[in-house]
Amino acid sequence: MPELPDVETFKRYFDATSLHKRVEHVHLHDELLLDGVSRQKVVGVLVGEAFEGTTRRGKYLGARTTNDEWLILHFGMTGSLQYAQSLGDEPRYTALLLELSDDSQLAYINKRRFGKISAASSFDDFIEARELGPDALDVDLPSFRAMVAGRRGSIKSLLMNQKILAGVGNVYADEMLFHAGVMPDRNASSLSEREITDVHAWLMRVLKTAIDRGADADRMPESWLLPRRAADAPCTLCNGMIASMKVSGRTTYFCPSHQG
DNA sequence: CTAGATGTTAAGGT
DNA sequence: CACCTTAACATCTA
Repeated sequence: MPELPDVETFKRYFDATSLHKRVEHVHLHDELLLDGVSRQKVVGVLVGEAFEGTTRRGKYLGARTTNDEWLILHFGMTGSLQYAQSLGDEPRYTALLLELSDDSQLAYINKRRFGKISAASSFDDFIEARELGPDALDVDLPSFRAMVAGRRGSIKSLLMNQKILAGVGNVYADEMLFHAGVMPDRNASSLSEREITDVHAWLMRVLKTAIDRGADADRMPESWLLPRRAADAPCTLCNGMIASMKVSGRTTYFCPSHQG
């Protein structure tokens, strides 16, 4: 479920485990995940170089090397990072394994193969080419108001549209609308000023709280929808029951009693 | 065994 | 033309 909070958590994990270490060997197991680059390019960018810093935009993570190139990862639906202090044991479903200079290793694993591995000399250009909107955490209320104005689709599909704002996916979109009390299938342009303000406030609050809790569903607040996304569960905010429906093709959980 | 799943995107529709 | 929605993608799990 890697959305913005998950990728931010991966970024911090990457920083804590792998920064300033040289890449000694690269094992690229799954070429299907390569996004517009050859195996040779990825290997060439990494081998012999160290990681100097990381950045993130929406669900994309970038790691800059000493030769000013970027390793760029997208986690799809099932990607993650797994670090080990010693070499040898490769996690199942490893698509990319980096052997680091202190004999540790970082694995990018992806069970369902929907992620992306890429390399580029500019992270911003790479993002630009994909027409991503601003990172969701950088969207202030006036810009959010402008995004909502004149949209024909649902508020949920707007929140999930990476070209409008980057980072929100199915699960967190539901969470924000659950707290803001707005039905996910409401037409974005039908929201009142008050509702726009509430959705924006919860956009920020949900993302920040999720990051604080390491994007771990089990550590989310009691009142959240996320740990118990299921139809017929009791609503934690009112005396209603959680229901589900499809909104822009995705399974959506909501409370018909307090989301209007 | 089949249906459905977190994400992205090409193709089709308004 | 701008914007939306749907279906397909590869694979695993309930």
